[in-house]
Amino acid sequence: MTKWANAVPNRTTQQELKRQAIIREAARIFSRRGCHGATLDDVADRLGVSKTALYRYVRNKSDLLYACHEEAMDIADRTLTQGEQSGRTGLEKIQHALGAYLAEMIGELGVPVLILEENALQGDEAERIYARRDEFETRLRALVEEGIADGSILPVNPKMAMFMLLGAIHWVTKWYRPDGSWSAEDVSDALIELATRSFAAAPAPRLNANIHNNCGRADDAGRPDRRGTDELRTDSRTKGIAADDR
Amino acid sequence: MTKWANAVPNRTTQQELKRQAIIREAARIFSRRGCHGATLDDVADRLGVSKTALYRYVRNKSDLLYACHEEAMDIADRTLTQGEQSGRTGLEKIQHALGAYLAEMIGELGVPVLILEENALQGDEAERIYARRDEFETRLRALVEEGIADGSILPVNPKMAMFMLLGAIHWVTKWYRPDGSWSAEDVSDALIELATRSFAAAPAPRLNANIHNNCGRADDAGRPDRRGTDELRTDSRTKGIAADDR
DNA sequence: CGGAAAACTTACTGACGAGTAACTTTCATT
DNA sequence: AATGAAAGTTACTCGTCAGTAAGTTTTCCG
Repeated sequence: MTKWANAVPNRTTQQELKRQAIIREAARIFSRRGCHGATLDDVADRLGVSKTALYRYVRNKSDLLYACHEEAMDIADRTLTQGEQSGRTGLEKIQHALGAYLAEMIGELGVPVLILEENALQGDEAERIYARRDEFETRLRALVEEGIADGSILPVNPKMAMFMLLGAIHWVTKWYRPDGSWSAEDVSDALIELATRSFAAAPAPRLNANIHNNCGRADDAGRPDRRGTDELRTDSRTKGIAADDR
Repeated sequence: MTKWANAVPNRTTQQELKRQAIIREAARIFSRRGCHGATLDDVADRLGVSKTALYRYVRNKSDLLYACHEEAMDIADRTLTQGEQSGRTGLEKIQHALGAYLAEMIGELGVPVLILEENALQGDEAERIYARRDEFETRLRALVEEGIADGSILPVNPKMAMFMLLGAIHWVTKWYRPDGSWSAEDVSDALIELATRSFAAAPAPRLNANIHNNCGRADDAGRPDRRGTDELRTDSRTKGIAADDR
């Protein structure tokens, strides 16, 4: 029965893989061009198929958008749980959770989330996503409060602190490009260390992440070319490392 | 000649006022719904006129989008210059500049900027805006470097620090609503104090902004209603103060 | 093989929204 | 009051893109 020693996935897993690929690609495009600015033809082109092919894996555009959000929330919930369990203080838990969240979001297989355009999701789907997001934010705020209680975090307005962190993190999708010289982990480490220092009760006297140290600060003035159809801001031009081919 | 003792503005200034109103309203809607998700009918409705009326003041939709960006960059440049002149250390300059920028952006007459959807602007207009933004970011990075040099800011990757700040700031337009219990200045002060503490060489042992202190932390769990057509996340429901009427 | 389901394609339709044409109302000035 | 420009309206056109219909190729399995 099992041909090729199961090296080739069977049909149903292939279907699932294809659906995943659609979701990832769609998430990227939605988040760059905006949900309304992105067409299903764009997504299909990137995947090398025709638009109608997508409809075998996805009911319609809003179903796809919803799937992107669900996927992103899955990542958010999972990494948050990891953080809650691995850290010891509230501060550490936040750092672990959001570090993993960011790294995964911008990493190879991530679902670079979804700038929330109002009214892009509608009806029940919107309700479900908003409910999940609210729960996520509540848990995150609880970690801030835990940190304040255990003394690792300064007395701070938890909502404000949370919004600051989420802003800093989600903004990354606006400027980060994976083919730059910074890896997803580099960026994640540096950004989380920096952002959480803002409310650390005992802020470290120096920053340890690679990006804050071993990167020259001299030639940071260069700016990437934005003319390409899919260019997004990155350090590629500045560092002269990344290929300019996509 | 001058009737009504110039209490009523003449025609050309009225034109200019109307154009400004269009730009402000459009910026708000663009930034909420996304440029492609917003229709000119939406903008016109909010202003109580028909879509075609807008065309007397604006060449077309991309012209309007461009005007929004120019307006926002005007604010950014102006507040940055103020900051450069008023602060003493690099850190202070950044705090003054970005504090004023944020307060003005989300304040009554602000142009709540413009989530950059890729390819929303095109051609020369895109080039001009990108050039201005690049220059702004370069100046901001220079302030970070100045702060490192004068000892007010920790050695940090300036680009990373800048992106973190801009993310935290621009994200505000995603959750802030002016009719909540937090004023634009409250939010601005609290967020800037918090965010810049992340790289302060001598971070304060406590946060002084109102929001971090006099706001109870007990009932922060409530979430606003998102069903209304124009609802955006805010603390209105949580604090039970703001009107829910728009 | 053969045949049937799965996977995709090309060619369409229908809605929505930007922009225009042509007409009406408002208002300042003689 | 008369008139002409400014300000706005209603009713349209036309392109783009989501979604569908119908047909073609690929793949699995007896």
